[in-house]
Amino acid sequence: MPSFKGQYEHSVDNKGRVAFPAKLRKTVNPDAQDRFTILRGLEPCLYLYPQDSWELVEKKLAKINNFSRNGRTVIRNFLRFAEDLVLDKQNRLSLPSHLMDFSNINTTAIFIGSGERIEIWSPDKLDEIDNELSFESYQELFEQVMGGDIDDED
Amino acid sequence: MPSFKGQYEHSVDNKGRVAFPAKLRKTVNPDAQDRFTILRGLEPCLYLYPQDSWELVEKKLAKINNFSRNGRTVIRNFLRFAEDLVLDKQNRLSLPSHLMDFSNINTTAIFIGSGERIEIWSPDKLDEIDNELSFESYQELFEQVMGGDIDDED
DNA sequence: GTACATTGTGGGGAGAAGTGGGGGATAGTG
DNA sequence: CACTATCCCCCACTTCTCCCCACAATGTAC
Repeated sequence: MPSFKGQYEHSVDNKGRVAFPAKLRKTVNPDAQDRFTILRGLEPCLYLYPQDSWELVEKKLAKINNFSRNGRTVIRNFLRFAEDLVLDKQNRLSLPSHLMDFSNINTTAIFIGSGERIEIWSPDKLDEIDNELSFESYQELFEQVMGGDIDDED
Repeated sequence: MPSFKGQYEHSVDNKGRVAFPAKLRKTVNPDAQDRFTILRGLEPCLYLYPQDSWELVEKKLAKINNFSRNGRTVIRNFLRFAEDLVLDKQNRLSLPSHLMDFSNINTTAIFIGSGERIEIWSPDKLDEIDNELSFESYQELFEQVMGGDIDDED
């Protein structure tokens, strides 16, 4: 399973195209090469999954009973704002306009490698959440999450 | 098994015809290509199944005990408003008028890929249920699906 | 420092997708 | 049998997506 890291800023042209960072491309599993699924994130950003990681998500979804009320709602709202993407011959993604609106991305997109997925942010939204988090509270958060015993669940 | 995703808005012409979204078409199993079953949904929307997915639904129905009163009621009301549809040569569906009435679809239809089936909504009904779902509960639903460890049970 | 390869950015154009209307065949009704 | 409504095919037009080409910027090797 690939693990993405690092932050890369790229410009978005007036057709909504943005270059996929070369360094991230090296991390993508060659099987899934240039096939991705993009969707709304929980913060005002986008989540980008290479095909192989996305398939794990779909496996989970497939287990949900889509005739139960809760199941229907989960599946509908999860998949609604998801789309498959393919890199063009110049290694670019073309971002669906509804996702650019959602994430407030106009001319610049920031890619953040985040483990099995990649987050894509607009510079201003990224600033916003950065400012909400002081260094002190980050330290606390970090200890909360990373502290404690190393357990072996996976 | 195909897994539909994404949301696509199309206009319905005065003959009740609506284009089947090209991106969804790519997900349809070629075996079932252009043969569908459409029926009333559990919310005020329509469910559209490509032929191969529909067969799975029928298998489920076949397991229902139709000598029990509840069983008969479910089967009767599930199937009575179902119809087979075929795409025309322009890749359009023509929606039965009784289903347009039921779902309140007039001039615009919104397709939502929802796993093994596709939901078709009128814009106003979709707004209604969107307003029922707060961002917080969406977040919960999201974590329900994405959170936790990716396990490999199947 | 210079040459070359890779990466990033922009635009023009062919083809696909979406939309609307006309008309012939078919079926249902009186 | 005639009339009407419906269905479905074909044609036409507009819009948009994506492929290709070109070039600028950056990085690397010698």
